Amino acid sequence: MQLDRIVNFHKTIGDKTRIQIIALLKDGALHGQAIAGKLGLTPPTISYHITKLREIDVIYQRRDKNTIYFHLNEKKLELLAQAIIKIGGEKELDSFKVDDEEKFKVIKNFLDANGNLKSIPAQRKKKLIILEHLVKGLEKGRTYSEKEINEHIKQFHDDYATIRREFIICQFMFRQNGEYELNPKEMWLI
Amino acid sequence: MQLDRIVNFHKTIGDKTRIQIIALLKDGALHGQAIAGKLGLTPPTISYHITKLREIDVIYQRRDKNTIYFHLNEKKLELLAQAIIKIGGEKELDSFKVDDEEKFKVIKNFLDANGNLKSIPAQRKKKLIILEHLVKGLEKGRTYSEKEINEHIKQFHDDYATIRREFIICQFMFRQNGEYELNPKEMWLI
DNA sequence: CATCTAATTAGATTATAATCTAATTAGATG
DNA sequence: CATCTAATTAGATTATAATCTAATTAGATG
Repeated sequence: MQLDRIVNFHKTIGDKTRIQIIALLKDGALHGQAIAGKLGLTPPTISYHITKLREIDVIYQRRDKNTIYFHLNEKKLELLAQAIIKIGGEKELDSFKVDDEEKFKVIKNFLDANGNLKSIPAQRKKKLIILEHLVKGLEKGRTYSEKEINEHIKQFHDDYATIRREFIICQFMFRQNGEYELNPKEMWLI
Repeated sequence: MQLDRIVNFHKTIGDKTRIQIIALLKDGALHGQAIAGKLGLTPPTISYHITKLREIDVIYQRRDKNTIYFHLNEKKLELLAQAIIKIGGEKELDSFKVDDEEKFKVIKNFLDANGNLKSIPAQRKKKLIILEHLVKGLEKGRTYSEKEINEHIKQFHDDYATIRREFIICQFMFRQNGEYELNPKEMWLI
């Protein structure tokens, strides 16, 4: 979905009167004067808001005699509401989605029998799998000193400086005033 | 969730710059000047928008030295985005959710051996089950003349006028310039 | 086709919001 | 503690939006 469509949806829906109209129409169609009455506004004001809601396609109408009934298009509403959740992100992530079997193979190849890291993978995908593995022993939500991180990494590899840096670059951890902490976003569900 | 919270969420998110910030932060945290650079705006403008986004709780921050990194709270974003879908409606609907066994019993009680309706249930819940049953033979999406509807109802009961009116009142059908049509919302999933 | 009903449009008013430049503040560091 | 960096706030400007009253339009009906 294109950006402007999403912006417009939220701009339109970001108004108390219009959300009230949506809530009213969830219980069934109503005509303009009924809405005006329930909300304590004049018919022209309702016309104005209905036009905006129709522009983003969440309202349609049926006429019966002189009265026009406005209906909510719940399907559309739902679709548009969820668009913001899906926007951006995913840039290249998909191509990095990886199943457990593949992870297992990479870990087996790069660790020796004692669990020591033989080398740091050059290929990004493999590197991420290894970093995820190395980070597993750390506790979520607590902060670590740089020294503690170094000690942790040394269990696997001597070059703790490089790996510590990779933790930050690849966003497995973040640093805050010299303290280290696991990224709580668990976004590396590669 | 209370109305104002939802209004405010959409009002805040209904701005091109702010949606762009959200999209940027999906790929990981950034600091203010980086965002300003990418969007071609000045740092004060970014501050202004970040404040708004923080107010609705979709952004949090971590400082490292002089630089403050802004992070997206995707969980919150998702939660808030979906609130509009759940607002209102459901008024009493839940209490009318009914399983097939119950439907079967009601239909058995109110129809005779030939499938004729013995009487129109007074209890709303039972009435809805019966109306749903009566409406089953009609085709979705096509329009019927009043006469056709009457004929259809007469298969079950003589008092077609009352039942036709109930179809409209209970929103199984709607009327448009004297034509009748099934409500496409299939909202009577009682 | 005159008249009624309900909706819409026009035009004005007032409130709200986005952006900038310039000034200030918060925190880190030699 | 002086200085640097990055963020924030103040104040002004300009654009946008919500609402009303009065006028107009669309469609139905005797």
